[in-house]
Amino acid sequence: MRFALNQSVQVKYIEKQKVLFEWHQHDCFELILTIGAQGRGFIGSTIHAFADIDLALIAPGVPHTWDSQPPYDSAELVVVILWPKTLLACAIAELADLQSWLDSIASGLVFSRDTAEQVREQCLALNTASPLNRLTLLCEILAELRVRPAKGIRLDHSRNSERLARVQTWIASRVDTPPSLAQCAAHINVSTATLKRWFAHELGCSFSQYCAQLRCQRAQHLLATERRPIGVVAQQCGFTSAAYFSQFFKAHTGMTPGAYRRQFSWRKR
DNA sequence: ATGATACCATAGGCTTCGGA
DNA sequence: TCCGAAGCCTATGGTATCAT
Repeated sequence: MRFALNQSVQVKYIEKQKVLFEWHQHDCFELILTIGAQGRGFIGSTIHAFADIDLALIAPGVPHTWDSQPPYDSAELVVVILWPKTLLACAIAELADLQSWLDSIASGLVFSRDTAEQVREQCLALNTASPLNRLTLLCEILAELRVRPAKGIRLDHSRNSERLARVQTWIASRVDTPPSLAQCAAHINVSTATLKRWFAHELGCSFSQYCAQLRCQRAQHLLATERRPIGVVAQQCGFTSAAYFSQFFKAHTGMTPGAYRRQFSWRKR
């Protein structure tokens, strides 16, 4: 998912949609408010849990995705606010201060529930605001967030995390031809043992579990949104055998690909 | 603390076949 | 076209040890 941005604030207002696990990144800042969902947010190599309301600010170029958990796998509302990374870089001191604060964010910030509630109405108002008012509202929101650093969670941006994030992005871009652990390790110049340790310590799962989750989420997305035969979906998710894909899918979701497609067929309309 | 190497048991990936 | 079962093979996870 990529957004072409000119020098303006872009707002996406998404109501009652299933949260899809899809790694992506933007060449701009993103503030995302999620209401009425429960699950985990993945920003770079950091994972945070959320329930009911979640507010996160993501720096440009940082891969991220969200993963909801049943029965809250559809968010009531998601407000995505995107703006160019140098939008506030100007001679006006107040804006320049905000820009330098944004520039200091290495990876991202996850805000507390209180902070999210505090700026909730302003975020909602962005949807109907005029372009000029959007800019004003965004500045007000950022000014509020900036004075709440203690409530935010500073995300780790160590050398290891940066390399792990690179691998995550790489794997996500090759779901149809999944790289092996050894290939991933070679991609970032570490040993397989080290990469295994990073996955266990920083993501809380093994390499194969992570890849399996990614493939399963991609399969769910394709089954719910496209009409291609299951064998084709299997190929797009890196399975050479449709029979094995069916077995794998049922083991991870509790239902066969066909049953899943029938249940979520409304998404194709 | 971080990273590399080596070893072994096994879970996962795949193929084949048959049935609905 | 889709799904399930059985069996085989290999990559992976877990662990210990050592080096930097």
